[in-house]
Amino acid sequence: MSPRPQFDRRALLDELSSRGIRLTAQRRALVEVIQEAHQHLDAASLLQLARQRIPGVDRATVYRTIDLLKKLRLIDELDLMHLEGEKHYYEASTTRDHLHLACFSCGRIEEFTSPVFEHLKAEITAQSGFEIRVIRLEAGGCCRACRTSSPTASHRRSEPKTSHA
Amino acid sequence: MSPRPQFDRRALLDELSSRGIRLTAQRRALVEVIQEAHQHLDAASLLQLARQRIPGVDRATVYRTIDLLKKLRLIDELDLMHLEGEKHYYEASTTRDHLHLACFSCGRIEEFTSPVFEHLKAEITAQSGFEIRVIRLEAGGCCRACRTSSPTASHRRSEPKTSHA
DNA sequence: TTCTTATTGCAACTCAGTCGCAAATGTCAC
DNA sequence: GTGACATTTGCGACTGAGTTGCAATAAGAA
Repeated sequence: MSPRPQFDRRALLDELSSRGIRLTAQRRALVEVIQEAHQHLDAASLLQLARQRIPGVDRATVYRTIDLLKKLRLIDELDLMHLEGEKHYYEASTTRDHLHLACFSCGRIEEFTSPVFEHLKAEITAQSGFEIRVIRLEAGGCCRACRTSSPTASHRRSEPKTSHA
Repeated sequence: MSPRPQFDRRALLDELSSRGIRLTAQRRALVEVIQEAHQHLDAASLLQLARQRIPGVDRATVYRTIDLLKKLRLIDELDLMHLEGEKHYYEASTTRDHLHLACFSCGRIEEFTSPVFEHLKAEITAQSGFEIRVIRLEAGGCCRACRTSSPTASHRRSEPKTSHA
């Protein structure tokens, strides 16, 4: 779907080895898949793509690697407003926090960053004394394209995982 | 756990009937439970509390009611950084968006609001043309109390759902 | 009270994610 | 290169949140 804008992303493999993490073929494959992804990938897609490189990779390995990378803060986990189901999505962590806008109408994900966001983070810490380690800002709604192209039929896609009238 | 600060919250029952939603005993019970909650409740707790009022309530009804209220924008769904498991938490929607700070150390949830947050929302819409319908800002880290009381042993609670070294 | 339609409870299901364990493999010292 | 050993993998069985179709029930309007 939406191509990713270019924030700086870490060279995950380098980070791993420099931190003394054992580099298995599976991890290498997974990390490469994440790094080269043009969209946000969920665990299932990650598995599928990793299997194109190493056919036997197991689901459990994918989840364990995700946990590892999350713990090392090399990837970020996203919900993307649960646009489809309860799964999580992943992206290589960036030098600058950014937020995600999920369009309920077309399903596209937009990324957005702003000094105001940084300002808000600073204010949180200053006022509440809370030390932020991970932050996640997501919004759901209707993107510009959908608003202008079909001003009436805005919400074809169902709300964040909702079914009835 | 953490008592909730007083943002204005809607009178959910009034909203429901004024919108012509059929008021069943189950919905009434669930709505009251949500409204009177002192913490953020997940579906299982919601079920348990509703059963104290109406013994036979079913899980499915809870989920269907949650969907309904979400769709009507009367409640907000939170992940609370997946502090424990993948479940979701709910709160009656407030007049003003606020963010949630989840302490990995003690598990407490802090709520926070700021004009800067409003400013950020305005900027998002102005710059990207995205019409925000739901917004969710959550952060995980270490709260002031945990930072000052035990500056070394900060992260007793595991990271957002992570298991191994 | 009756009628119609929405809602409920039930039970079976889906699907993401987890876990224990034996076999395989990366890394380091030699 | 070779061997030793801790770590990681694949497997399979499991958990737990959330969903769905359907017959029985109850709300609300007439």
